[in-house]
Amino acid sequence: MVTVVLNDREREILRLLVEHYVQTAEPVGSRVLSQKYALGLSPATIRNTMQDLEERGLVKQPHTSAGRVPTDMGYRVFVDQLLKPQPISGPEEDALRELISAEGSHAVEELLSKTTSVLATISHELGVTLAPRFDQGVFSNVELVQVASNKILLIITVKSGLVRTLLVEADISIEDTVIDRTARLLNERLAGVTIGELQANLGERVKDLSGADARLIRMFVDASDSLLSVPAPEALKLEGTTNLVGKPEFKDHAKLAGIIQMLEQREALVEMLQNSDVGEGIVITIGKELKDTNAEPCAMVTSPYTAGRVSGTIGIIGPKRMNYARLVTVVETTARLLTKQLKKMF
Amino acid sequence: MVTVVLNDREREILRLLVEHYVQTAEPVGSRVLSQKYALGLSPATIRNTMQDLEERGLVKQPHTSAGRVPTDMGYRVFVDQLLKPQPISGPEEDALRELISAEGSHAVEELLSKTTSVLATISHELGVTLAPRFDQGVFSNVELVQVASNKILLIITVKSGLVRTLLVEADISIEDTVIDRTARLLNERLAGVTIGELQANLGERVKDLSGADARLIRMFVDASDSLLSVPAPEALKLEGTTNLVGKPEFKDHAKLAGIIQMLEQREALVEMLQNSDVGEGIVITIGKELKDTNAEPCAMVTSPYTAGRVSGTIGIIGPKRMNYARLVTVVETTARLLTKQLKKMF
DNA sequence: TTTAGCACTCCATCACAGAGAGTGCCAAAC
DNA sequence: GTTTGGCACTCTCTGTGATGGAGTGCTAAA
Repeated sequence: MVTVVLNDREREILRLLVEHYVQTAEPVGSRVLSQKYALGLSPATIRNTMQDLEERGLVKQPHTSAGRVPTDMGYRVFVDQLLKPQPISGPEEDALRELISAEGSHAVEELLSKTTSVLATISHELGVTLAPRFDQGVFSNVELVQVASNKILLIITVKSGLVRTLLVEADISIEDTVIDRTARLLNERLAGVTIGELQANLGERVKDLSGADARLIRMFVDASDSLLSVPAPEALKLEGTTNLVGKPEFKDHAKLAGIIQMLEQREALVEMLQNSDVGEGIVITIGKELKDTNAEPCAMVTSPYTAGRVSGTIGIIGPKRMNYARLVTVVETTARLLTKQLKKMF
Repeated sequence: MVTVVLNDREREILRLLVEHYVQTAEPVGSRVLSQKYALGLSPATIRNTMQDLEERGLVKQPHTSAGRVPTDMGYRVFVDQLLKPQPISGPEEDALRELISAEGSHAVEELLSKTTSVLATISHELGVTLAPRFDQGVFSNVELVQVASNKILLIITVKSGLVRTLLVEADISIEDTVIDRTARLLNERLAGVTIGELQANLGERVKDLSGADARLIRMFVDASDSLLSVPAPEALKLEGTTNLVGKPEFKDHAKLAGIIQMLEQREALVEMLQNSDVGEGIVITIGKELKDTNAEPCAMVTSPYTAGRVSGTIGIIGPKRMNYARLVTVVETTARLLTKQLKKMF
């Protein structure tokens, strides 16, 4: 976090400038600020302050003789120091609650899908959700089900109730009783361990399980890699891309192409979301902070949510020029409602 | 299929015009055709023929005094009557085979993902695959596994080895023995039925199963809807969107935005792919034929592939101005190799 | 039936001018 | 010392011709 100290006037002007620019998408001149907002200051005075702000790198001119536009750092200071979260209206929150807690979401998966699209709809930005990170959870149990002569379905459950499955192929078929016994032995051995620990040294933990089928154990260990780590394509949900294409910042062909590329590289997006996770509370990440060239014209507002002991991330992505005051509340409220709903489900 | 009868000269000119336009993306004039390709005809003669072609609606001028560009119908006639599939080179086919049959694709899911990206890479267009249509398969068996006190995992397998799972929540917990008995009874009752038939009248078929748990049956019937119909988001894979953004036809902001919308509406895409399925062989669908405003500037080359008794669709989507001769072979070969690999896996 | 010739149309590019918006700075006012 | 009015300056944006070039359609001759 950058520490920029501003006097009252500078703060006020920066605040109004950002807010006005967010609305209009046009560089903001001294005249507008002086007239539209009753500052009691002449344009000339405002111009002086604007020069100061520019010297500190908080605003810039697209070209000489244009108004000012916030820089990344300007947005940063705005959200860190000047942002007044805009309370969500009562009816709006009710609608949100209703959508999220609506009947029919009988699976986490589905609830997340719904939440993503709700987020996109009310934010008018791109809604994103990342499924809970499995590795924070505590192992509950594993089931091995033979679904065909040479196919075994692995089912791993964690304490909070999350389930993950993987279909593996065996070269040979194995007797049911052997499968059952092996599963039982695995469950005994792994009880109470966190998934993160399992990822680290699963092979070590199960190598001397007497009475278990070695091939099955081997299979389980091999599969656990893809089963325990977060698999990007499924874990990440996106909704509302179309909300972005209309925004003036994406009139530019190259920027729009960048967005498309960004959306295609899902691993990078997952990483972006995970990077934003600092434990709790809303996080705003702006432009270059996203560490992705394609995402440079964007900003992201995220919040963690929890499902029992594990947690995931939801948020929105839009142009830097977004209504932070409103979106912070929207994302926060959504995360809160989602957590509540998940708690109810388990 | 439109029946357009052309004389030799008209065919030749249309063919060259399409081929040249596909390469250059610029309207084709009579001069170029006369000089570049040894037709032994003067530009004036070619102009006359071009006028004829225009009257028949096969080519058009973007504006007076520009060269000609194929119309949708022009492309249609080209692919129906004039297309000479370009054989894929030996090394290229080898590379393709190697990629598809490479070690590590131990699940259908994964193999399809890989195939999609391979298609995108070698075609330089958007690669798409649609998972096998579950409803053509024959029911093999169902397993009910209690993974937590109030959660039951449904596992349905079809004869060709495809597996689908769904987690459902029970309000109350049910005894293991009851679950096992119910599963056994369901399996007896449903043996040999196709999934399509199940979708139609599952409730009817299982309503009088004596000895089974009514709540479980109820749950099974409720879940089957989402379990048996093809769930769009998972069944459809897309890869290579970035291949499209560079193409000259998508320089236009509106067109590019249309593409993004098209990609977002996955159900529409699934439908487009399914519509193209006429049983067997390569299908080329052009522009308006895709029945989607956003997809209007595009064309699609698809082929079915089979996995045991069920079949799915793979293909590529790109601008209408694409190299059909090459892509037809690419898609066909890929489908063939994929089918072969799937056969090997079962 | 083919082709050469020619008038015509339309696009693309460029230069240029004028209006408008907004700045920076200076000197005067508070 | 701070604020403000005035003013010159800069840069963008828009519209207007002018020009060159590509390609056509048509006609008349080969």
